[in-house]
Amino acid sequence: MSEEVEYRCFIGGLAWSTSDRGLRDAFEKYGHLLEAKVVLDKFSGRSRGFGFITFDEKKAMDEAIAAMNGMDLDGRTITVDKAQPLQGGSGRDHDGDRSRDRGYDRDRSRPSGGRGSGGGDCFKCGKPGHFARECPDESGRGGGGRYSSRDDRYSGKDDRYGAKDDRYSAKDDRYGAKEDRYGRDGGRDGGRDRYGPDRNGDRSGGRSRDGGSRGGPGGERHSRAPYDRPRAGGFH
DNA sequence: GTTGAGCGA
Repeated sequence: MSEEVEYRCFIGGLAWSTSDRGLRDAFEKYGHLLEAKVVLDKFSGRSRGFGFITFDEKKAMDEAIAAMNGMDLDGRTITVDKAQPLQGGSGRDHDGDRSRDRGYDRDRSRPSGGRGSGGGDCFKCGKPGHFARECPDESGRGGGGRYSSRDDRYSGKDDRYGAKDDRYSAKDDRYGAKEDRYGRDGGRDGGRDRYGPDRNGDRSGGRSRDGGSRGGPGGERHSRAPYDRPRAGGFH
């Protein structure tokens, strides 16, 4: 009942170029911000178009919401409202049945393993930042199984990333064909460049990783890349 | 361009 023990606001509709600093600079005027952050995509690193701010005062949060909701920031209309409790795994579980007012005054119990384990202490050494399997403390390695398990984990992880990266390489290549401004990225490209386009054997064959899905009307799925840069009104 | 972040026993 009563109120939440935290005052966090969700900021949606942000421009791609808006950063955590932009949020803080725009909201700290309403009160002291304990935290101001813009959520970034894990696969591309760019902002996802929304962020969060945390106040140390309820009134500050209320004023910020009342003053900034529907306002324009960095050229985009932003949505400001109370943030969700962020629980239930990563909050990826979306349910249309739930409304925004749920949870604000609703009593709920904290899952013993939810965010409550934010300390991240492992059962082996009790230190945060890693799990028991990755515990650096040798006092509990239990017969060297730690090394084999770690090596196995490493190879599996690496292999998985390789497959994922390969998928992105094809995707990235598609953008490269349309716009080269993102196709020249070194880093990962340099590592798989020899395995990427070269894998096709011949790039003039016309047959690409799409499997020839195109060739008929309506074959185009996307007519616009997600890497659109917001502009302050035009660049001459 | 709309609810995050760290995956588990």
